[in-house]
Amino acid sequence: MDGEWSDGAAVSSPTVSGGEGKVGPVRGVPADDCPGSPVSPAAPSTAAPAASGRRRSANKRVVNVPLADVSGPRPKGVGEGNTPTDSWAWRKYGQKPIKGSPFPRAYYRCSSNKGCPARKQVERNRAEPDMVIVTYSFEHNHSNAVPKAQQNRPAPKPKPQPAPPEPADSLSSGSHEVAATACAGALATTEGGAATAAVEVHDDFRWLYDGVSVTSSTSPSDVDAADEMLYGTMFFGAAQPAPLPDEFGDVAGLFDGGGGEEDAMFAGLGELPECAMVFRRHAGDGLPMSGGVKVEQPAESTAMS
DNA sequence: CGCCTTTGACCGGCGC
DNA sequence: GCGCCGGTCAAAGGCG
Repeated sequence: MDGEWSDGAAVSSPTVSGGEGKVGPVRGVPADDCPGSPVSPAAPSTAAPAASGRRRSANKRVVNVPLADVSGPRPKGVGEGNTPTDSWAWRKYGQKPIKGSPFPRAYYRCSSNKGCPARKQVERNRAEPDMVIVTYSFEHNHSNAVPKAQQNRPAPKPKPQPAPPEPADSLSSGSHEVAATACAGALATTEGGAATAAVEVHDDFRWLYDGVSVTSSTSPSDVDAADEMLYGTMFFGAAQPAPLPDEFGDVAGLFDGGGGEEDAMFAGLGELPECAMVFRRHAGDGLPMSGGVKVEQPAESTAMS
């Protein structure tokens, strides 16, 4: 895995038996928790998180997001656990340096619900330092209702923040946050999965920044503008305010009618519906992903569907 | 008081 | 069969 992060190669082997099974008595995600998860519309693989094996989750959704998008003002010690803009609460449970990448990979679990199998991995795009790769595994087995985490901890109120040395950070923070917030809000209203992608990422990368100095090759302001535009388009334009249930799958259906290949691709995306829209837009419009988010299907769906 | 973050170690899967 | 790498757990510390 060296220079493959920029594209489909981002995912290891989706075809692998996915699983997560864990090893000990209480280890890992209780596959039983989301067997019939209401959130898993189709995608049996999604519903079956891992039943065996701890490596290579069966269903992964890789999202490539501009660092600017994720660069958010993160309260110091507060991790993704409390993402003000996100309807889900994430708890970091590990971080590891990846072989081919100079950037470490962080592992997060959904702390909103005790048995929620939802997980996500965040790492910086080795090929494009300005991009971060967020890999989502499994869906939440609960609605996006404000998790206890948020109930108990109303919001991390991003304190003044130590302000990292990254200029891009501060720059993108403001506008992006707004966008993200709006995004999250809109999404949260309908379904939270999607918001997670864009928003979460936003927070996740604090550590990424810390680890490496961002060489904002992309003009923050540029991205920012683009970002807002994107969000505006996807959330207020393309996004359907339809009273979606909690099922992301339904959301995925929104992508239908787009394009054959992409269609299937997004169909496979349980989460990140909104974002997916953007992706699709980009692809369809032939717009460069600069400033946009990119979803990469683990071949699982791409090649398989 | 409770939750989250961080670091190290262990386990298991996958590839050769 | 062995080695490598990824992924997850567990413990301690810190903060809200």
